Amino acid sequence: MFGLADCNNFYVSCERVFNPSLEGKPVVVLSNNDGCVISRSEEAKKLGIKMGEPLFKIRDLINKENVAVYSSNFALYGDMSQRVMETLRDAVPSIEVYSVDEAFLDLRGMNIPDIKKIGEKLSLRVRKNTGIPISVGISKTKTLAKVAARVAKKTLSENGCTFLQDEEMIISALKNCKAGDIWGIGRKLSSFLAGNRIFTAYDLINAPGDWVKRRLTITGHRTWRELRGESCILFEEMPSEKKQICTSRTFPLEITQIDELYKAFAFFVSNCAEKLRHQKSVCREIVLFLLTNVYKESSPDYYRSISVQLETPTDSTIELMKKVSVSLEKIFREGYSYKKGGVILSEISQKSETSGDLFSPYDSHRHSTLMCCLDDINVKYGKGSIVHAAQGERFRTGSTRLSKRYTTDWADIITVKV
DNA sequence: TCTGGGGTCCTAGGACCC
DNA sequence: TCTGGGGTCCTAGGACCC
Repeated sequence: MFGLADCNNFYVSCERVFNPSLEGKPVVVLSNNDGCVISRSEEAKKLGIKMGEPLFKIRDLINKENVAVYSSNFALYGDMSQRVMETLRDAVPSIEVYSVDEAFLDLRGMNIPDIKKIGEKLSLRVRKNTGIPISVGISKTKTLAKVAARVAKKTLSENGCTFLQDEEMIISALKNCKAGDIWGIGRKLSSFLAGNRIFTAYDLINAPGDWVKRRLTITGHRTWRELRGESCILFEEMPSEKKQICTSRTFPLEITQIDELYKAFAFFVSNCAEKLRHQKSVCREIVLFLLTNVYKESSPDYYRSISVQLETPTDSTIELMKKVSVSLEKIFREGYSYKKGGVILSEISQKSETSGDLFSPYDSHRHSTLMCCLDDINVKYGKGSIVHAAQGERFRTGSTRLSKRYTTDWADIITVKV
């Protein structure tokens, strides 16, 4: 058996932990620059606020219904996520952290009564330790556990857990699961399926396997098998290394000057390189991309990207930054207003498995030592405590309704009023 | 006026090899 | 008229996830 623990309305729930007066009220959390809605409380969902909806389109509704609005506070959510994961890790033999708010639970080899016991207690335990409400789904495969977790979330069962144990329960859950709600079936595939009179997960499992394989490819066939109770998606306890690392941002204001852009790209690359070093890897390729505002019809669109191969794989921010300054000049065109940009590192490999370049003008050992020192300082004193001069002042997005970093900054620790 | 930021995997088609 | 059989690698584009 596999389980899935899924935090309910995660970002909103994090805000509520530190501001319990939000309980029972409509709350939303916004993306960077306060652009779109990315998390909604049940009350906000009931008001008809959609996922990904731009804030400016729902201003009136928010004022009228008194919706609490928060900028995204990723420092807080990341830390709360870790606390949830620790509690889960404590409670079951093994977990796979699937996303910031979800983890699969490996319950293989456990007997049914024990699984039931875990399922019943898990959400209470997470709630008690972290304040975050979760839903738990348990069944024979990861995909079925996903289905079960949806049932748990919808039915709001008192212990927050749904265990799809026998055939009968599974069938009934699949009949109530829309095809588009299946893990791995997105918008395109669900409309394709609907065209073939497949509307629910139950319809899908009754479709012929070879047809599924031909039309939905091998991944869709895997989903089909999983829904039929055959486990074929691996449980991965160790997070695998990233094959690609990206940092990109929409700028709060449009940028026209190259030196302003350079500061942003200096931030992008150093942020990427930090992630790269964190997983003890090096990269052999760096891509820069830059674009104007795609929503604005009055001004011309411009999109360009450039990719640079490195002679020697590296994890040094300094070396990467030199490539950035040259490349940026190549893709920059005067006369456009830029709205978004980013850096992607790829061709990633293990640093320990890479040999250096004997003739490199850089002393890679000294670079490594310097980068290591820099990372340590930023861990100890907080992200962005020390940056490369090229970044200028700290890169900011235009978030205006930010809550405090209650759990990661001593200055923001919560005050209790008596 | 105002529209996020990360990722992964698969396939088709072309270029090339023998 | 009829035109082999087996591969690899790369890229772009499209699908999916949170």
